[in-house]
Amino acid sequence: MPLPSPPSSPHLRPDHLLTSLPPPLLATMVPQGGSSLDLGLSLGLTSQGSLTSSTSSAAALSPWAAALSSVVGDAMATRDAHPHHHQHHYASAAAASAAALVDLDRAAMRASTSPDSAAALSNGASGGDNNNSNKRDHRDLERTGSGGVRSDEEDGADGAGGRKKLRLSKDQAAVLEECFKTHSTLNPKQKVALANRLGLRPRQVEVWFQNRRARTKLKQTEVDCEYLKRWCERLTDENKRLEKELADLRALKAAAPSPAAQPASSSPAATLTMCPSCRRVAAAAANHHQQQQCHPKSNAAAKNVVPSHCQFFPAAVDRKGQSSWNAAAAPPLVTRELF
DNA sequence: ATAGCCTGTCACGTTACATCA
DNA sequence: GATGATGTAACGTGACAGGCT
Repeated sequence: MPLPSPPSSPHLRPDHLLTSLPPPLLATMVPQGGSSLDLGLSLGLTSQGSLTSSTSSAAALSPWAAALSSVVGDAMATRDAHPHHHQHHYASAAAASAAALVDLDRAAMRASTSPDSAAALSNGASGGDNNNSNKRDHRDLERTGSGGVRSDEEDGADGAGGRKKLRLSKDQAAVLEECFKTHSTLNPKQKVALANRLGLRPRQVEVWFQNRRARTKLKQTEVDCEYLKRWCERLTDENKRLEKELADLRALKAAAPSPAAQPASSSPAATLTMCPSCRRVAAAAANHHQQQQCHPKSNAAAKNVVPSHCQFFPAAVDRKGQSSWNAAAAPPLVTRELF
């Protein structure tokens, strides 16, 4: 029996790990109705791609909209259903609601106090008539943090040397978390609006989301590795059991007289039966009884119980539409809903 | 139509700082 | 108070996609 290859390295990239999983296992690891992040991770798709957009429902949108409504209003929320990678489409898509867009930009600009914010705003929302060198300058400014980390520090940190580390307040972290639950990525407008609401620079919000995604991915990798580890252990145990079963059968066959000496019907080998669904071989004279032992039917209580030896083949179980691997025989070893 | 450049954003790895035991 | 572990904000880098010329 081939065993699944465990992760070869603790640094295995999660997307590789997940895409290498058997689909049934993958399915069990992805909670129904999971967040867009979960989908993005488990399907090996980029979390900022169209998937997120396509899976964004109005229900999923509302928390995000609520989180930002204090700054930008409802017009914002409508467009926030789309991830940032389609930011360039917003200008055209939102052309009809240009007034709302202007309102948003004005709102963001009003609250914007740092040059970075202004740069981000102009870069994100303007019609692209900016000077390229200016764009680059703003980008460099934001990247290097020369106008950033220390620019908004009022604690008297000197400008030379080490970076001053900001500690987000609980409220700030809570809002960021709330937004992250809805969308793990931000488009420029969302970023600016959120930054304004929290009194942070857009770059800080951007960094927070990047780090948050990284933490999520790391955590998920740990969960996945643990899951696979236990799965592998189970398969190893099952393999041992099957090997023992095979040895028993061989011993049984060796102990039997030659077929020429006895009729085939009375040969011990002829009494061997195989469970049709799980293909488990059993030396039993009454195969009906054996089969019922394997898969008790007409037992309402046990209708959804998966035989223990079938736990490792969730695909076969799922196809029957009866019991899921998660729900019945093998509850999730490690939940993916850690946060 | 196509190539090259620019820009924005991402993931990933790393660093530096704050906090805590 | 010093110290190591841990968490995380911030940074550097390369890759990618989309727009523009």
